[in-house]
Amino acid sequence: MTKNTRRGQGGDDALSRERIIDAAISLLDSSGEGGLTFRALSQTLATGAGAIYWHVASKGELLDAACDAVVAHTLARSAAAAPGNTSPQAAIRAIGLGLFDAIDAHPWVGAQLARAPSRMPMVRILEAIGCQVRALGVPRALEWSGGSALLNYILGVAGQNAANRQLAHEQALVRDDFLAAVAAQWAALDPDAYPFTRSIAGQLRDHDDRADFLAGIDLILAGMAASGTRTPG
Amino acid sequence: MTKNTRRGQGGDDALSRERIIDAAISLLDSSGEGGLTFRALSQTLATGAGAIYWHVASKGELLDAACDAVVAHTLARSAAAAPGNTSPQAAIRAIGLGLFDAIDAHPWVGAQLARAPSRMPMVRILEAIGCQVRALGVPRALEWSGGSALLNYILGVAGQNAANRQLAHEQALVRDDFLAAVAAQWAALDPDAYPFTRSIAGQLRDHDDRADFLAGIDLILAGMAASGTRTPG
DNA sequence: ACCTGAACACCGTTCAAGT
DNA sequence: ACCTGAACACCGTTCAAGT
Repeated sequence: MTKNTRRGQGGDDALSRERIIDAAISLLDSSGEGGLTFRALSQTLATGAGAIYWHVASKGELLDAACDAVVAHTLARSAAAAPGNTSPQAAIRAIGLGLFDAIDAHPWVGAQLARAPSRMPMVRILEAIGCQVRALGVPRALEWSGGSALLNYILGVAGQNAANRQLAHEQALVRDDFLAAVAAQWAALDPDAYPFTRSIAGQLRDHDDRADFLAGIDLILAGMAASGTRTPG
Repeated sequence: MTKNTRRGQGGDDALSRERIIDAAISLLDSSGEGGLTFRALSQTLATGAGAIYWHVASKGELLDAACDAVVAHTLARSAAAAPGNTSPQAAIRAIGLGLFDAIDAHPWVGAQLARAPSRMPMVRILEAIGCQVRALGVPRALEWSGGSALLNYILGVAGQNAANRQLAHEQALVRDDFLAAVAAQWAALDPDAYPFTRSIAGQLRDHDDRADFLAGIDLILAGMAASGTRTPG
């Protein structure tokens, strides 16, 4: 720990991988995905671009590390909040909801998860969900397909939510106004070509994102329960 | 139709929105997302960058249009292939599988769908699935949550599949070698922290993407059937 | 070992100028 | 109306040079 070289007058403001990741997260939260730039990062950290490359291999690695920090923290909170007697189903809901809220707060995490399969953040999520699916005690085949279904569903919602946030942000609209605008677009579609979409345009306004998200998880869990107990031909 | 000004010697090689979109699709298919560049596009079309902007507002719009062309074509094929007596469940499977295969062939479509909620390509998918869900005759609330779940699940798989293709392509690996590399990574994880992921690393190699995808859809459909017939407290 | 900052090879987009 | 292509304002990344 001889790192603290005390540049400047403030104390330990030496550059480190951790400080860079923290600054990246702040930048991403405040300015969106387009806001993360080595130039902006250099300015925030009062250093040169090359200094950042000493600690971090590329922008992709930095994004991945920032995403992983948020995901790890989120999953740790979900795990810590669960009492010992929590059912696997409830634990799965809690994991999903934790990720949902985290992505709501950091939309860029949703986008990044869609880009980084098989990398650390995804492995953490797979592990958290997989353990609970295993605790359900379903057959092996169902363990795999059920776990995959839950994971892909969560990632799908995450991505869509993140993209919606991004779009709303770009158009400088709050959630309600954004949804109202989309609902208006849908309502104006050709009734012959888009009967379904037109008919549900109204429901878009008052729906509850979190409740719908949980409903989807419950559907998959219900499907697993039905498939696990009863084997169709 | 006085458009055919016959520049060059070949005939109707006049620039048009359609020709630009076709060229963009070719470029995306052959060189991935990074391959779509206004400079590359200009060269392919033997024109200047400014000429493209006359027909297309921005790169984002071009990507959206390219994605929409693929999605529209895919859904039309799924619809045309279904005989009149197809059950809604089978129709939903066919729609999903059609999209799955299309994204397998054009990975950038998966990535683009994750970015373009509420835009045309997504509306097409929503409509196709929604109509079939409605044909199932489930209660209104289930129609919404079931349709959303199916849509988000499909988009989640699409995104992950696209990202995996992209990663494999970047590392210049074929599918089997890529999966083997991931499996090896997973098998090397800390057994205490990642028991589940380690234990399923082996299954990664021989699993069938399409079959797993369908299994997930069937789980959601099974969940809908269970929730629709039987109302829990 | 760690940092600086100019330089390089790109981008998407614009726009005066042409036909 | 449609096209040209140089120019602008950016990027991520590298690297000789410093401490």
